[in-house]
Amino acid sequence: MARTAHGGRRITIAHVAEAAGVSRATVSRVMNGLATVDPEIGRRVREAAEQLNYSPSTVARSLAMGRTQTVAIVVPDLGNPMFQDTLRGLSRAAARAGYRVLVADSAENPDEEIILAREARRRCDALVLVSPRMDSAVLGQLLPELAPVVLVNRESPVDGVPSLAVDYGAGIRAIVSELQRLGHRRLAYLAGPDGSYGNRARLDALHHLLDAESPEIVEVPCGAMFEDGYRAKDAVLATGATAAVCFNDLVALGLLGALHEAGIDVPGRISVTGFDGIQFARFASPALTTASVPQTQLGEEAWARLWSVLSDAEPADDLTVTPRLEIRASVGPAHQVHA
Amino acid sequence: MARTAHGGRRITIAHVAEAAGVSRATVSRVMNGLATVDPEIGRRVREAAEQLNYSPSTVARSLAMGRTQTVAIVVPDLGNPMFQDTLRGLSRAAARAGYRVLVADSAENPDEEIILAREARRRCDALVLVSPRMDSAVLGQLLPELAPVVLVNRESPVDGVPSLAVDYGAGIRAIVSELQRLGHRRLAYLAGPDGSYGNRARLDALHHLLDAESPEIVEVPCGAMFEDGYRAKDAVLATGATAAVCFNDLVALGLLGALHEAGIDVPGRISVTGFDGIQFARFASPALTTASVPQTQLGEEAWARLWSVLSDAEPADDLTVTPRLEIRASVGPAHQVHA
DNA sequence: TCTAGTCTGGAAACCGCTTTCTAGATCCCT
DNA sequence: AGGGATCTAGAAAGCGGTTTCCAGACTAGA
Repeated sequence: MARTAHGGRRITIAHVAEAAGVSRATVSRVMNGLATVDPEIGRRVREAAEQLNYSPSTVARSLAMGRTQTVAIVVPDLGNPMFQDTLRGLSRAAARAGYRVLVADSAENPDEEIILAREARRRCDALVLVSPRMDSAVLGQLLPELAPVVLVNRESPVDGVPSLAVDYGAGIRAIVSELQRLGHRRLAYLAGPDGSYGNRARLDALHHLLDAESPEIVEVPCGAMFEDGYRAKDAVLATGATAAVCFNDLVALGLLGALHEAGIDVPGRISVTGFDGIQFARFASPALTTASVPQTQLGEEAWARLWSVLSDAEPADDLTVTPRLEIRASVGPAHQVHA
Repeated sequence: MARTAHGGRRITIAHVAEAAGVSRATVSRVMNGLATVDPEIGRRVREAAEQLNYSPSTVARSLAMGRTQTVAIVVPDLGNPMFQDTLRGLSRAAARAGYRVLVADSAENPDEEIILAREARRRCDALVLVSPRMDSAVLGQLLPELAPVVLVNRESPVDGVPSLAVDYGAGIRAIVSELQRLGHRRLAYLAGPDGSYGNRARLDALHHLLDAESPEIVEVPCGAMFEDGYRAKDAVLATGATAAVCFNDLVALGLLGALHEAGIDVPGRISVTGFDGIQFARFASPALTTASVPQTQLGEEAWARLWSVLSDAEPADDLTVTPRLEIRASVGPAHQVHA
């Protein structure tokens, strides 16, 4: 807790009250601009506060008022650009309302995630849970005790929990349709982590391409990181596909790097697409075609949901954002395969 | 604040005390594993707590004990990969000690920064200030009232404030020396933002290259973001330099993108170097040569400094980390300029 | 058996603020 | 001028824990 610079005890409301010759209640009123206090007294109090360099203890305030003006966010990995953007959106939106944000990083560990969520929630007024990795049954159990909570990038197994989803299917369909237009007949899908909700959604979409003209899909196990994409190069080439649809931008950039090193022309020999629309996709060489998810907006929307609960307002509807296809230089007409 | 799921009042220590037929003091002792409490009573208390699904209020606890088990970090921009890494390092290190992290994003605004720092500090036990943008006089005034505080990526104008610095000079010298080795005689320096401490440090190093053989430096005003590097392409080419030394990796990646689009060979026609060693540098095409700053480690070290103050331990020494030169494909022998 | 010493657990003060309740002062209208 | 309505500011009761202090029980030694 804050002490004065000189190691003295913290200046409390009582000191100010004494200095101004009024009661603590009055100081509190003045500090909160509450009720009508005699202007002269108000002046005296403000002066005393200024003089003593008083600033009220947020902790005591929180205890007395029963709210902390703080919300928590739990993410699986602070190192992931996606979550960073969500955090940024949330943080800035919350700041505008005078709220602060507590972060917790579960390091992709589902057990840790449960503990952190509980723990973080207890310190705060509300919680944002981003892409929780825990399984559905556990999540369903946990959510009620965490309320108010909003879920980002995952469906809620129970009712009454606002959630913000991404329409991965739509993103994938947009990508495939563009590749199809360019004449690609055989696509490699670089799959994400096995348990991942997002990966499942993408696979579902790929397996349900209705069009009879739809390209053939070859699944290549991969992962979610740079390194995974980088290492997948040979497996991708071995499929004979003319385009690689990657689980996300990180994987795509990794693949791009490996292809570049191997001197393989993109998109001449093979087209590459990502997913997420991270900042870096635009500046890759060649610039990466991707389905862009407005992650920052997701953070802002998460705040909006929390705020409406915190202020007893009408709860905003659930939102499913549709990724926007960003066509860039990493895709081109299908290369003729010499069978 | 947490309520029970059913909208009832929060379960407090008093409820548990009553249920177990003991005093609140005893419950507190049991919950904290304190002193010697009769095992039978301990069992009863734990059972009651379990039964009622009791969890102590962190806020009340903080008020009573005078510490929040929370530290704050103020960064200029949560969107910047450098700060993200620092945050991540701090967060994970703090978590190991049971501490949580509050984040605040000043949006590069020095005035906002001051307010945020004060505000964040009051809610927490300590503060990390990363790359503060405020000017030195203001910083000097502010620091004492923020203590315990540690400064990352900036020197303290006052004594007694632990700070973690990056030896930008050494990084720049390593880069230049490598370029010199490759025969470059004329380098363009894509400068960072004007007020930036980091930019000043880099410039100082560039202007004090002792070696008589040192290459000539041409300064190109630029900035700190992708876009800045992207836009600087023509200005860089106009200098006739055979290598571009960029303020940071973002700028370098932007420049790389623009050069790639223009069909200009890197490093054949011009070499490009970055600074910072962000994750993406490795996977750019061509992979970016950079002076890598272990930002995550900086976050961890910041925690170590805070912790030693919080636990009254011997304060750790200030640390200056030296960037490690990562030589990658974006640099090569100097291209012969036809004067 | 009596007394000094040790333990256990409860009562109560405390952390620093908010907010209800209330007494007294002020105001207004008849 | 009198009496109710209105307003101001203080006293005190929380908020939910921790911790000091102390009384009573129990142990042990002479």
